This record gives sequence, structure tokens and C-alpha cells, in this order.
Amino acid sequence: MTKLDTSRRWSDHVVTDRLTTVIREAVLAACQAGELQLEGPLPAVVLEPPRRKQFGDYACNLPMLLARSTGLPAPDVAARILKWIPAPSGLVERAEIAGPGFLNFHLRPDWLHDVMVEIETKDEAYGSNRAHAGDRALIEFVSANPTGPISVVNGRAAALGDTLRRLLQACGAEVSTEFYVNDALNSTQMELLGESLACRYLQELGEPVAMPENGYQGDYVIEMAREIVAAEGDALAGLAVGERSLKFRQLATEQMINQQRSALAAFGVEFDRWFFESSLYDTGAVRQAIADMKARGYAYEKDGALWLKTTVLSGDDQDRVLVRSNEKETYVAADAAYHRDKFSRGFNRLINIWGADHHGYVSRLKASIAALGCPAERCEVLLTQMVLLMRDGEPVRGSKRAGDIIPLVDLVNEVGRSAGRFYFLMNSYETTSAFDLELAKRQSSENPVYYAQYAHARCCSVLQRAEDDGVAIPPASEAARSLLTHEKELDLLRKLADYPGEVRMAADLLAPHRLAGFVREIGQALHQFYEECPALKVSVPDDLRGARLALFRSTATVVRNLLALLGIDAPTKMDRSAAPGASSGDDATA
RNA sequence: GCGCUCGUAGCUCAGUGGAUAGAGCUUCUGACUUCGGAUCAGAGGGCCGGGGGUUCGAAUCCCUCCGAGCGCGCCA
Repeated sequence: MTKLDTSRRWSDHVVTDRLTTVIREAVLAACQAGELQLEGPLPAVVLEPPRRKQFGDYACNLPMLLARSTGLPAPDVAARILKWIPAPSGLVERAEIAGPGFLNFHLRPDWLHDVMVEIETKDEAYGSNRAHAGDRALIEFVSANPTGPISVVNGRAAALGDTLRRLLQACGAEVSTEFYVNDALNSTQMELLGESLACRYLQELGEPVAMPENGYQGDYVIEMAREIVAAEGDALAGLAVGERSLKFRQLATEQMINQQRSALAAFGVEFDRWFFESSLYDTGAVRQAIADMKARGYAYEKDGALWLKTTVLSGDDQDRVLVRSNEKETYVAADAAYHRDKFSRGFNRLINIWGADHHGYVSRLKASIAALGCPAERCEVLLTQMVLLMRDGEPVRGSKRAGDIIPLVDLVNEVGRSAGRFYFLMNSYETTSAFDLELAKRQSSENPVYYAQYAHARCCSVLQRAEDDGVAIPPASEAARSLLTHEKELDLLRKLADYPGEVRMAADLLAPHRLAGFVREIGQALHQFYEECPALKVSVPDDLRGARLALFRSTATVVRNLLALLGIDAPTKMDRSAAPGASSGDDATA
């Protein structure tokens, strides 16, 4: 009853498919011979690479799953299946019963050697698959209010969303990304930002005006004011109060969005579309959504306001206001209209990435989607846990209003785009992480990303050296692959073979941090291979040298593909000025 | 009070219902007159928050308690 779905697991190789067939046929043969009696259908055959090498290339837990229905102890079931598995055969070198009833398979090494040919043939496409073909996904993320710069905290969602896009695309999905701009000029926050900017503007002109209560205190507001003075002089000072307020709201929005866009671009994140909340008002989509919710009986009037029945729709603890008594619509109404718009554009999978502090809003959004008759279950909300900002061990409050935020641009300048991205991607977004800015700077050269990048650079370096020395590097298809029998060679090949499954798993679980962990594993296998299996030493026979060089090239391809999914550079050589002790903020040369 | 999320090595974190729970950092000890040492080998470190349950098998699923973070507005 469980684990019937092998498609979500490890059958991404021709090899596992063939092995699955071997096992299935053995079970059927045992049944026909009357040695096994099954009730019901045969459970899916699950193969996984065992944690310990001694257990072989693939382990199968089928005997334990069949123990109950056959009424036999799992090892007995295993023995009766094993009897019908031909070994040694073309694929299986050896099969054995182990532990509580596993069937462990040791395969002939040829299948590993052929992975090199597959990598060479598919090249950039190695690791890609069609598992998510047919998905039309829209990933909406960051969506920071245009009331301040993109902060380090936004970096987590930015790196995650951008990587999910690449990941899902690699699995055959059609993906768009979107930044939702809360630019509705009648919103409370935008009024306040406009007033704060107007105030700074007048102060720049020498007028002693006081900042509004709770105004935005950040220096960036003063900088914007200076730019306006530089561009417009005192031309805006004479405007009537109402007109001036609106004008500054518009100016503030425009400037903040430009700033945000370039900060994200510097982080390697670009959106297919910036969707403006205001457009939903301009087209009447918000009013239409409200009217439809009313018509469907999910909205009612009380105390002069219009309410959405979220208690009924999603078990919320109270209903939520759609239209205030002052007749202004709330964000709930606008978001309902926005998500209906997403569906109307043909997307069948909506992925929203929000900060954990918005978790209370998930059920409200789904309620509003349902109230419009849209499929709320097709909207997934990923909640990134808090990034606790620290400075010298002391927590920092990241309030835009108080001006105490750390811009993402600063991080990029300090540690570079690749290291910054990796920092966020290496941990699951579901765990809270402490981010000490001083520590991040100091650790820049210890950042695990360099380990992965060095693996790539090291491969390239060896290949370059071979080329410089006039040593031929044969294509994998012509290399003497079967000479690669050293333990470290086989370990490395195994990692390269596992890569497509890792990509698929990371995509299925929307968990790119798995790839960040896996690239370390490949790096480790590479470095160990490098230590123990010299290629260019004179003592190495030509055919073995060729095979090893081909393996370096296969590895470089896989690491490059993996880093590309994470949006991280794969340098051909490391920039030593960024080595421990130095503090260059640039990325290693590509 | 109600709700959401999370408790794994000194620190930061992995871990697909499977076999002896793993990395990195830190600490200690070693390695090549090199295919670039941003490397490699080794050691130390754990009642997987506590207690029940389901299962052949639980860090993983369920219940409960303890602890932490966050949310609960006619703000977004």
C-alpha cells in the first residue's frame, strides 16, 4: 500500500530499469514454481543505492514488503527470489541476501563505464529529463514591497525561486517567473513612503519639515530625494499638497523598482515579468473579482465593509475584509484577482515563495482562490523560514521603516554572486538560519562553493596541461574505459551515474539544497580520484591515461551542469587572490 | 489563548520508513621537492528534545508533553 510509485524514485537509468525487470521476472518465476504465493498485485520494485558500498550497487527491499503477504520471514522470501535470478549474467555480477531481508546487487562495471559515453553524448543535457513535461509552472517570488532596497533576507527567496526555475525546466516543465509589485498607490505604505520622500526632498531644499510619524527613516530615502533635487531642482516644492503627495509616491515607486531590479540582476536573478498590482485596478480585475465572489455567495456586508467568508472556505478563525468601509479594497481582494489572472494565462501549477511570517495568510489566499472557482490545490506556497540577521553576534532587526536593513547588493559586493547564492542554496529553505554578516565575509574563502568550483577547475587544469603537453584526450566512446577499475575511479563514476536521479529528486521535492550537497559529494570523489589515480605521470600507460583524462572530462561536464542549475559559475581556474586571507569580492574568473 | 513552522555532534546543517545516523567548520595528528594544497588520509566527538503508539523495521509517520521562532489588523 505504500511506495507503489517507483516513478518518483530512482529508476532514471537504463540500468535500474533492466534490473527491475530481472527481479520482477524472478518473482514471477518463483510464483509459477509454487515457491511463493502472493496475494494481490506485486508491489513496485524499489531500487536504491545503499549507503554502504559493501552492500553493492543497488539494494532492493522487496522481500521485506512481501514478508507479510506470503507469511514467510523476509530472508526466506529473498532466498526464493534469489534462486531465480541468473548470476553472473550480462548485468548482474553477484546478488546476495543481507541484513533483515535486502537483496543486494553487485553489477558488472561496464554499465558504469558506459555512463561516460552517455555524458559525452548528452553533454549539457546530461541530467535533464522529461519528468515534469506538461507542467506549466509560474513561480512568483521575492515580491518585496517597493518601499526599500532588496535585502539580504530577500536573497534566500531569490536564490531559491531562480534555482527552482532552472530545475523544473531541466525536468521538462515550462516555467515563468514573476515579481509581484505591491504598487497600489492608495495603499497605506505607499502613502507613507511618498510622504517620507516629499519630506526629505523639502529638507534637502532647506525647509525645516518634520518626518511623518512612522515614516521611512532609511538613508536610501534621502538619496532618492537628492537625486530628485539634482534632476528637478525645486520644481516640485510648489505643488499643491495633494498633487505633491501623489507625485512623490510615483517617483518613489519607480526608483525603488529600478533599484530592486538591478540588485537582483547582480545576484543572477531576472524575472520574466514584473506584475504590477496597480494594473489589476486599472483593468477592473479587482472589482470584477469582488463582484464574482459576491455573486457566488462568499462575500457579505457588515459594519460598512465587505467581508470574505474565509471561515467557511478554509477554516480561518475569522472572516477577512475585502473592501474597507472607506471603500478602498484590501490586498486580499487584489491577490484574489491576481491569482485568477495567473490561472487565466494557462498556468497549471502556481508556486509562491513567501517568508514564514506570512504563513497565516496561506489559508486566506487559498480561500479567495476557491471563492472564485479556481483550483486552489494547484497553488503551492513555499514558506522560507526566517533568516535571523546577526551582526557581531547581536541580532539585527530588519525593519525597512527604521532604515536598518542590509542590502543584498552589499552581500554580492562582499562575497560575490556565486558564493552568496550557494550560501542560501546549501540549506533547506525550511530551516531557520542565522546569518552573521561579519561571519559571512570572513568565511568567504571557506564557503563550500569553492570546493565545488575547485573540482571543476581541477578537471580543466589537468585537461589543459594534457593539451599543453600534446597528450591526446580520446572521446569517451573511444577511450579504454574498461581499464578504469580502481576503487576511486568506480566511486567517481557511480556519482556521475547518480546525478540524473539527484536532479529529478531535487525537482520533485522542490529541494535544490540536495544538489548543493551532491556537488560536494562529486567533488570529494573527484579529489580522491585525483589523489590516487595519476593520469599524466610518465609511468602511466597510454590507454589508461586516455581513459582517465576522459573521466576528468566527464566529471567536468557533470559539475558544470550541476552548478549551472544553481546559477553558479564553473570557473576553469580559481582566482588565487580570493584564497584565504584575501578578500576579493569578485567571482572566480569564468 | 488559537494557529503555522521547527528541535539531529561544541557550531552550521544533511539524512528517500531500511542495514553501524552522516558531512562541513572547529580541535588534534599525519601526507606530495605536486596533474595547482581552496587538496587528501586519520582521530575526537550523538539517549536524533522527553514519553507513548503504528510497523518486520522509526531521526523520518501518528498522539502527547517540553522548548524555540513566527503569525493571529478595515497594514501589505
